[in-house]
Amino acid sequence: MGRAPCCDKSKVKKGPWCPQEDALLKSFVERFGNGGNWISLPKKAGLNRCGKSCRLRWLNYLRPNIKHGDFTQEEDCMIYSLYNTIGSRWSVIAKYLPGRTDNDVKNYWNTKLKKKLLLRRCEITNKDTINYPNYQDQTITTPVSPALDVSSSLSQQEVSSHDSGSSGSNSDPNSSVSIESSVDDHEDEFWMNFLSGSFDRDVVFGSRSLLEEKINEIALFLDV
DNA sequence: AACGGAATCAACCGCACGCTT
DNA sequence: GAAGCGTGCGGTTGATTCCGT
Repeated sequence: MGRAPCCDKSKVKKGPWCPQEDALLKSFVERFGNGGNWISLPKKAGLNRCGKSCRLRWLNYLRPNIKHGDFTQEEDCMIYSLYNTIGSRWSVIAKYLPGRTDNDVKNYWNTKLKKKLLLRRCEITNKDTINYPNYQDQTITTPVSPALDVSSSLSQQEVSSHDSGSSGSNSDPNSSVSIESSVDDHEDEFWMNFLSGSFDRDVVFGSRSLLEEKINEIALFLDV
């Protein structure tokens, strides 16, 4: 026997929230909080929604100080580093990104960051040497730090699809290619350094080496 | 302009955990 | 200690938007 559902799914509304529902939920939670009980909140607030749905809507969208839109490079770096340290514990990762929700971070990782990183990594690992136009025509050899390796968690399909996307018609993984720069010089330099494990953390995160500090805090917290 | 595939993201689902009784 | 319940979380889905042909 499974546990009883939290509400009668056939009687509550599902799908996207309308502005009226948002307003109802927002004003209720701002006035009374959730009363320590999300399950009973919809009834009290006059909403025909599941309590879990209300909670999610509040946390991910209506809560004050929620940040929407593009992630910064520092946030990218933080997510990636934390993911390497603690894995897909999105709620923990989100705690270190003010204004971001676990859902946001998870979506961002799954849809953009994972691909972005994989693309970069494929560009580097599939070639022994790379000619980067943005590096004054220097030929750069880039070892990839095992600690920063996330490719093992990705499917072969993802690897191959992104590889073909990044390399265009080039089918020889050992060939040396010149990668066309689709990003600005700073970002290119950042990712090169980051993926090679040789980025200057003080430069990226500030003089207090914020990344190290945060990872240590998390490690202590999780007792690893 | 129309279509189809890809990308995005809000929302749902089910499970695990912790608290209360 | 067991059962019931609410909450929090990560994985997944599906509607919508974007973009290339």
